[in-house]
Formats: sequence, C-alpha cells, structure tokens
Amino acid sequence: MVGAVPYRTIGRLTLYWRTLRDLASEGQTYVYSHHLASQSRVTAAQVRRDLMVLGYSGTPAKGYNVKKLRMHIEAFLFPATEQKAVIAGVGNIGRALLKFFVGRRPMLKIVASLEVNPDKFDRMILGCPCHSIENAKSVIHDEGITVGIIAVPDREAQYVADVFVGAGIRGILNFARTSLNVPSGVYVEDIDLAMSLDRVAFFARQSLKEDQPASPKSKSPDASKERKP
Amino acid sequence: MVGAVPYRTIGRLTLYWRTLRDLASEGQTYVYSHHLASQSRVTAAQVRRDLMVLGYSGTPAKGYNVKKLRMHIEAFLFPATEQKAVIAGVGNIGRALLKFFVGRRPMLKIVASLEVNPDKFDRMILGCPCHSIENAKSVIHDEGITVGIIAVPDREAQYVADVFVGAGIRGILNFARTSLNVPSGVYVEDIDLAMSLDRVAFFARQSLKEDQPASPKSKSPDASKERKP
DNA sequence: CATTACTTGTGAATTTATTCACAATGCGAA
DNA sequence: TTCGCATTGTGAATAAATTCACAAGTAATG
Repeated sequence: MVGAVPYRTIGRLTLYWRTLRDLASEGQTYVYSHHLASQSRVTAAQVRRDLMVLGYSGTPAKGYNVKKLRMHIEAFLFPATEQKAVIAGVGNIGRALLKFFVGRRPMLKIVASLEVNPDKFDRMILGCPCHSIENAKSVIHDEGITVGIIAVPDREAQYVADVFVGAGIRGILNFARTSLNVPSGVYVEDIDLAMSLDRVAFFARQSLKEDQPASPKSKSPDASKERKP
Repeated sequence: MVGAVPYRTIGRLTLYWRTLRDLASEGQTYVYSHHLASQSRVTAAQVRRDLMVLGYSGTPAKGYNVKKLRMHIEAFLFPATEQKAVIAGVGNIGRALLKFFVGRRPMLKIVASLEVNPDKFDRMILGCPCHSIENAKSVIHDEGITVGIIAVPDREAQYVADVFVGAGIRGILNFARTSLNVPSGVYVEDIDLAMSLDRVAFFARQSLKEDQPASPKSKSPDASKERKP
C-alpha cells in the first residue's frame, strides 16, 4: 500500500468513486472494469491497473462489489479524520471556488478564507470566516489546516505560498499563473485557466485544419490525440 | 512543424511565452534555456526539447533572442486570425471565468454566453451577450465560434456538449465532472476542481505521514513526486 | 589568434504511463 | 458435476515523456 502511487491514478480513483456512488444509488451491487472504464474514458486495463493500489480484488466473472470497492477507494483516497483547507483570495474566482467546495466532502472542509482587503476580512463570507492574511499563521496553526488554495492575483501568489509553507501547509492548489517556489515535501497542483483555454483553442484550430487539409499528412483519423493521454 | 505536437509542450510554451513577455518589458534581449526553465519549474533540457517544435534556433553562448522567440511562440500557439469562444452557464464559476478571460487575449475572445434560465438570457452579462441555449446553434454558426466552455451543472454537460459539437465547435473546456462523449476530432480538456482538491489533500496527507514516519521507507527526500511530472 | 567557458540541439538512455495478452478464476448452464 | 464463457490480476511489451550527455558552436578574453 505504500510507496510511489502514480500521480494520475489518484485522479482517476476519484472518477471511479463517482461512478460507484451513482451505481450504488441505482441499487447495482456489482460492476465490471469495462463499465468503470467507459464512464471515465479510460481502458478497462487501466482501471484494473489503477485498482491494484487498493489491495482489494474483484472476483472473476462477477466483477467488483460496488459497496466494497467504493469503501476501499474512500479508505485510500479520503482522509480518515477531518482535513481542513483554507483559501486565500475571495475575489471572483475565490468566491466561486468557495461556493463550489462548500459542503462537498464531509472529510475535507474549507474552514477559513484569507484576504488583504480590510473591507473583506473579519467577517463571514459565504459561510466561512474571512481573516486578514496577516493572521494566516495563527489561523492555520490553530485550526490544523494542511491544504491551501491560492486564488489571489499573480504577483501575490508567491507571498501567500510562503505564508502557507511557513504555517505548515503541505498541499497547495494554485490558481495563479505563477510557478510557486516551495520546499520539497510540499505538493503543488497548478490550475492554469489561461493555459487550458490556449490549449483548447490550439487543438480546435488543429482539428479544423485537418478537416480541410491542403496536405493531409495523417493516414487515418487518429483519435489518440483528442484527449489528454 | 506538422504532426504530433506533444500535449504538454503546448502548455509549457504558454509558460515560456509569459516569461518572455516579462523579460521583454524589462528590456532583456537574450535569454538562456535554464532561465526559462527555472521560471516554469522544468529542466533546461525540457525547454530546449519543447522549443524544437518551433523551428527556431537560439545561438550557443548567447541563448535565445527574446523578441524573436516570443514571436515564434505566438505564431505557433496563438491564432493568426481572431478565434471566438462561447461559454455555457453563467453561474458562479461561469461568471468568474467570463470575468477572468475577458480582454485577456487579443486573438481569442469570448463573444457570447448561453443559459437555460430566462432571467439571464437575452441581455448582457459582464459585457457579453447572453443567449438562450436554444439559439446556440445559430449563434455559434453566425459568429464562427470554434471553442466552447462548459460551466453548467454536471447533468446538463453532455447536452451542452452535443449542442456544441452539432454546431461545429472543435474544442471544449469542460468544468463539469462528467466524461463527455464527443466524436473523435473534437478536443476536450477537463478541469475537474473536485478531483484536483482531492489530489492535493491526498498528497498533503502523504507528506505529513512521511514527516513522522513509523517506518521510513524512502531512502531520501525524493523531490520527483512533489510536482505533476 | 588561441583558449576558455559558456551555450545550444539532439541522439540515446531512462523513466513513467499505458496497453497487451494470457493464465487463473468463478459463475451459471446443462 | 463438468464445461464454457467472460472476467480479473499482472508480467511483459509498448508508447510517451523526460533527462542525460556530448558534439558543435559562439562570445569574450588575453
């Protein structure tokens, strides 16, 4: 169960979990790898490979027990005890995220927000107490927060990251378009909206080009590039 | 210049472009691969490998000409003529995205939004005309829109995707937690906020475990897993 | 001009991720 | 019970992405 969990596997387990949740609510008791696969747009082999990390086996010819598999994924993926998060920045993106995340996971809660703007801090925002960034360290310590979300303007992102790291945060979800400098041991996941949109636009153009090709290079409509592999 | 552009390279080129833009505004005329690398948290070799797709070469001992490299990236990555996008759903996330993207790229514009809610459509929202989703096809056709953003509730996402595809859209940025079913040739990029937060929380816990280990397995503080590789 | 100390571009090696392919298994039908 | 069939788990093969490592090149220096 220890050591070197493939990064992408973690993400896909979330997808499988959602399918299992839905299946359970439909009363299904067993599921095959190929069904989980089709719901997540991966191959059945990929699903089975991913599930290896759980140490739970399905039964041949019957598939996986929906309830048990779901519980194993939860045990692996979700915190055993409540894990707390904080969000820095309650501008447009920050508020949207706050609203989106609130009440989503019982074991993973955003318990505070942080702001530089005195108009915003020292009151509740979307059901969440908003503090001055200057009090970040004590808030994070006192609450035992381990996850930080950065939704501040780009130029403030590194400062916030430093505050987060200094206060003991070990995982950062970063919406700023800045490569954060953090010590090894702190995990950073970037969500770069502008980059994503650029990429979609790029591949959309490519797709159009291939439709009316001056010189059709590809021998067959290759589906392998349509998706993030 | 044709064929098989590595998916991740596209994203990184955006990062390099930002660094080049900043360098240009500082008056720098040349830059080394290792500088671009450090600004994007990749290796210098990675940068040079990525830049190979551009067909532009730097000069040894001098590096890359900031202005020229930037222009080559723009020519490769950005649309030559204005490319248009539409966003479906102007709820919390949708409005935040609209506000975020507006006026960001001169060649890539969100020119319309779509809604099912009659309270919202047929008026301007954040400077952008909002139409009924029922008129989507004509709006998309008439405007020549090629990129669609999905920011609607999960259960409506597939419907919107079908509308998009039917209207000729070739690239979709999907914020719904649904695996969209689209024909090959249409590029989909998913931004799954819940998954990302789960993943950050997971690695944050892992990091904490490794700090106070009952059984320290890893021989050395392995930095290779700190980032999405 | 020759030397030094850097760089770049890229073939090859390596690492990481995915898919293949098949033995082993268990269910259900006869 | 026995057979047939569709499934699982996983070693091995493949594919994709990254890094290594070094020849070749350029600028700066004396």
